[in-house]
Amino acid sequence: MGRGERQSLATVARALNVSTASVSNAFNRPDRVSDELRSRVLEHARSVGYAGPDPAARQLRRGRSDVVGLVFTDDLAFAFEDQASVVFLAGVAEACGAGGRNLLMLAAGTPSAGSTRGTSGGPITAAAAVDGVIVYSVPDADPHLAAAVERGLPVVVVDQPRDHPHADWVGLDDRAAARDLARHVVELGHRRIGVICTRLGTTRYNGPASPERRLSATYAVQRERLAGLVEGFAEVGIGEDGVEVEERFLASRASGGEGLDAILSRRPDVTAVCCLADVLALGVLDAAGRRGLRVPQDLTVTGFDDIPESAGAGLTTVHQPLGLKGREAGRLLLERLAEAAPGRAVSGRHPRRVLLPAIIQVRRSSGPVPERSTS
Amino acid sequence: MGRGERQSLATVARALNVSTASVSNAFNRPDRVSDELRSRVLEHARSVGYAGPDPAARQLRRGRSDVVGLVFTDDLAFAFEDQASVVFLAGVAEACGAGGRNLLMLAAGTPSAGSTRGTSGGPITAAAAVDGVIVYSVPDADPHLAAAVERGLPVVVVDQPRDHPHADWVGLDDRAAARDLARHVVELGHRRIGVICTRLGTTRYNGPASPERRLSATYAVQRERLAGLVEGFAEVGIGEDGVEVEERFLASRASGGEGLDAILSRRPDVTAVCCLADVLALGVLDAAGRRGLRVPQDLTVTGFDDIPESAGAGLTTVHQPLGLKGREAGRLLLERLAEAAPGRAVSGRHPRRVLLPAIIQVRRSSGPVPERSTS
DNA sequence: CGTACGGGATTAATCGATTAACAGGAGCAG
DNA sequence: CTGCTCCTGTTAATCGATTAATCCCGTACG
Repeated sequence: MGRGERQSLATVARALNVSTASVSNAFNRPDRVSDELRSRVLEHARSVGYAGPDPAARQLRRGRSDVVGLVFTDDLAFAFEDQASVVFLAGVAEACGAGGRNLLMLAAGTPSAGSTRGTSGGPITAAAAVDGVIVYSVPDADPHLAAAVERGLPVVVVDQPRDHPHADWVGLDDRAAARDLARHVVELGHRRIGVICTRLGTTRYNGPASPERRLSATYAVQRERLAGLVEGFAEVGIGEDGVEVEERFLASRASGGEGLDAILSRRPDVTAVCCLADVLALGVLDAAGRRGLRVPQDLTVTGFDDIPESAGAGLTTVHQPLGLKGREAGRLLLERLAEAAPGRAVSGRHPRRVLLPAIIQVRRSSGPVPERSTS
Repeated sequence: MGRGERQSLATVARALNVSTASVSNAFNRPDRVSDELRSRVLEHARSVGYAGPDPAARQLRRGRSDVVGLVFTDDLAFAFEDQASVVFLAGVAEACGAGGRNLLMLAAGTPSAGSTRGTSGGPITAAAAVDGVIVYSVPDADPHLAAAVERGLPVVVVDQPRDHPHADWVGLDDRAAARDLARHVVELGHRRIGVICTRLGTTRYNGPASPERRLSATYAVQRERLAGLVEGFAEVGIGEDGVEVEERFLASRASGGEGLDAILSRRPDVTAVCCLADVLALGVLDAAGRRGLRVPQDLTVTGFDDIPESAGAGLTTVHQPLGLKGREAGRLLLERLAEAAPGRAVSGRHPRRVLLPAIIQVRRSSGPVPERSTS
């Protein structure tokens, strides 16, 4: 095999004394060239070590890359800490794969870092060679989302922010779901309730979340879920400040445990802890075990998301179709890509919104308030 | 904001009566243009809706994309079924992110499908705009691996195949680790042992794996692990056909359960089941519970990989540093990219091999052979 | 006063393909 | 024999940037 210098379509064409067009066709549209020429091209290409059209050049010329970008808020390592993202991701992957698109992971990096990205400067979506973007659960005024829209790319937002005027959206009615959950908890008789949520703002903060902070949260999903809980609690007369809310920057089991500690230290009498993400709840379960608290006899624990692990743990939670969420996001984007292809103006279309069902899933981690604790 | 037609460097340059070079510099090397010109360019760009240099064009011209490809054998949905891949992936993501590279997920699709990819024809690595590729656990003569090497891309192979002449490698001594595990099991007194492994060939097959089939397996890791087990068993006189091996195409909990059923139906007297992947073992644990078998009193169960879930499940297994594996793979590739950059001939270098430690981790799923069962 | 220097901008060559439009010739119907 | 269509293949315009090599010109220095 005599390779050597870089090969290109042109090199091959010259060597065979044919036009580059023919070589290109030999690779891309077998029906456009004679079998004889085609195999001559292919054979020669192989012999000189030419592996086919350069992807970058093809991309430039064609005006598309067949790649879909998937934007995460955090470093990817964090994204995979929570099974919710993983299952979602699998769904996206499935949809994209079926549509012949590859997936480019775009990690925005942990926001607290100040700049948007460790290395380069601008938003991660500005310089990525993608045909469209799925934005997963980012804060309200996310620069990466903005950049993608600014570039005129088709964009699908998942979960949050909830109302971007130029992007499709898929998510759930977090508020209603949270309200249902709250009702379930109060129906069990609980009145002294703790709540653990994930970050409400982009700066690294762990600690109690005041009512004001809850309202001004930059993360729509947590904001809504909190609001829903508060509404539900209010129905039985629990005031907004009666609810002890602890905020954790990272969504992880460890955070859950820390959250429980924090809440119990401030309000040792709580009989139920509602976590606004299953990972947190699982961490609470661990921590409760270590403290010798029995669930649900001594403490009721609830989650949100219903990740695969939760079933085994017997966690009462809000079920949402995570895989489907990914698939829907993929589908939405692929449809946009399809309608953009013909060249017609993309502008006119209204953003679409897919509302996924979320139903409360009662398992053994929630139970009636302990007798002696009833106020 | 008057956008309209597609904008380009040239458009902007013309509008401002400056050269394209200056516009390019305004975006890429602020120090190369006066502040005044730079802000003029940026402002005008914004006003006409030009979002910066086209990624494809930049890629073509620069000759690199700053994207690393990650090749999986299966559909991504399957890849995420096994936490082992997820943790590995997180490691890769971490390394790449730190190096300023994005990650392109390349799913080869389930091999059984016949063709290499559902939609398009060729290997997935042939047309991807990447600077290098990490190939995760693919069969011996994988076309996607071959294509990447053929293109002259830097390639890092993870796990399998074990000895590609033109690719770096990171993995473990699966055989030795498996041998250790076998010793542990026989030391507990077990002599009638079942084994559940994942696919040995690329065609969809579920069922017993004969000794010949084990040897001719296309998947090096399973082959090695099986060989290691057999060696370990042989030390106490258990013959190769004395070991009941059940093969499952998919690595999932469900497969584990089915595997247990199959083994017990053929050899109801086994006292231990060794699974060649933790997911399988977790499935066996589930299934054993449903059958009313106590672990380890009635049945010893072992795994391989030590995924996060296994600790909680008390699974005896072989621990391997999954996250580190990903990070090492990333590091190796980034190093190759760095040394390729200066333009010097990449050819000369020998492939590097990183051997990761794998140590047996004994937990409560393995115990002495039941009294009454001792042969 | 002549000139070497250097910041700031430009010129122009290239990166590697895709594809619409077109040309030449074979085969066939009228 | 003319006119068409079908098949192959070619011409040539483009896609949108990057960057080495230059050029211009005001300045500081000998």
